[in-house]
Amino acid sequence: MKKVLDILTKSQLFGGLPKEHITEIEKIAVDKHFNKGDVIFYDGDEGDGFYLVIAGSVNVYKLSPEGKEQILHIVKEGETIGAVPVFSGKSFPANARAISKSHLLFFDRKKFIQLITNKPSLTMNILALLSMRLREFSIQVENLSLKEIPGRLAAYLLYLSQEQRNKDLIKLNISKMQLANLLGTGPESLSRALGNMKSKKLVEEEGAKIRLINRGLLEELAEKGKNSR
Amino acid sequence: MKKVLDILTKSQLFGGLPKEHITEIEKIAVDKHFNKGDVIFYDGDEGDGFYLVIAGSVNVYKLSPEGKEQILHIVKEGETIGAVPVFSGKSFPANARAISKSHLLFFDRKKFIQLITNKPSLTMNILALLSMRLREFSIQVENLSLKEIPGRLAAYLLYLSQEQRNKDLIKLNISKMQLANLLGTGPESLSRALGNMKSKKLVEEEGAKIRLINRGLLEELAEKGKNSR
DNA sequence: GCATATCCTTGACTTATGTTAAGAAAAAGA
DNA sequence: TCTTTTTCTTAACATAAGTCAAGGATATGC
Repeated sequence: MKKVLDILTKSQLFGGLPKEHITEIEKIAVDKHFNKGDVIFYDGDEGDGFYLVIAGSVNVYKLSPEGKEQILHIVKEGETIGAVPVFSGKSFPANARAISKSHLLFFDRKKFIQLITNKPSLTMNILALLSMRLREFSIQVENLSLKEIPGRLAAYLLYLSQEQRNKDLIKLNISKMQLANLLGTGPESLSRALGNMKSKKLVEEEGAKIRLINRGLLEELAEKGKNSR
Repeated sequence: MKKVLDILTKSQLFGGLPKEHITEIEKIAVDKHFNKGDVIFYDGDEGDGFYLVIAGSVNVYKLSPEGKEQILHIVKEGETIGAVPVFSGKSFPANARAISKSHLLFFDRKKFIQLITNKPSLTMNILALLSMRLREFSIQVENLSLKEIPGRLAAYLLYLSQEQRNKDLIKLNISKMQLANLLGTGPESLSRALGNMKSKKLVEEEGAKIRLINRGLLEELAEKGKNSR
């Protein structure tokens, strides 16, 4: 099990800061533990601070009145959730739920803002963090609006492969139902899209893992938008 | 015609700063003028600075290989575009194009970063600005994924009304084709959705304006997600 | 280790939206 | 003002994906 300080040091938020700053930062943090399925906050709740994931993982998601779920972000070790209300001073813009037993650090808004006022490199880290999220959002909107489900799935598989040292045999880090909710669809459509890829020999399923057999065609599928036949 | 300083003072980015800071800031800015239809930057271009709109308006959008356009953001007077690469240090995550004759100020990345290092309130403004954009993105993803086109249209009309002092007779600030591209569809589907609203007596068209006749039902339509019949 | 619940897949069917096409309306240019 | 181009609307048709249902696989709890 990794040490908390180790994770903070490697996080995008605190990376590159002097050790003494990080220990100082850690002092204002409060430990929070969640079990699989626990809600961390709800869309619309007042946000008086943000969280950094030390262990486990968390889904940030929107919910329709009919109960359909759209995942905005799957947050892993070293990443943060709930930063938006810290700086824009309103409520959380989405729900967050632990998808495994998770250990988070909670940072109080006021204390954190006091901290950053005289730490320019921390400020630059936050700006970079928020900007990266904006970049990811613009990709998600592009995927949802301009790609069909097979294209979104292909893009996700290639992304996963890249994340896992460009291996061809990749491990799905989330359940298929969750993947469906991330891609903006339901389990049936995902199942069909994946089945189609298998029958076209683009991928193979090996137990809980997926093998990419034809990267070229996958990339083509991931790139192309709606209506090209 | 409003003065540049006036717009800077009222902008989210520079609002609340002391006058002398704003004049100092204006010195590093460079005037840029664009005609209707001019591209300001392309998705993937290196970003060495950002823009603030002084007059006119600008679309930030993604393009599919087949040419379909998804608008991410319609940027008006006092708002900024292209801030992401300033802080995350990569390329622009989308395209930007002037949709009317526009006057922008360009801020060089390096000069701007030097400026913020010793201006905490400017930094807080930027953090608030980026957070607001994240909030807007999460709404856009929700709309695209969890709502059908009539629901997205209803939500947009209500948003427009709110922006125009809650009047019932609202002015579409963009062409219908652009509105279609903002809502993630094409002109035909938009036309049908609007026609449907008219036949159900939710709205009326009066020349270039739209009158909201039944806010209650519009709100219901805007709230409800897919598949509730 | 068995029972139970959840997840996943497959098939038949429905539907919202995309597509194509053509004419009407509006805007832009001469 | 007249012409030309672009935008918008309407209709008929095609299709990707949602919905419903049921069986099989997998995981979870006792």
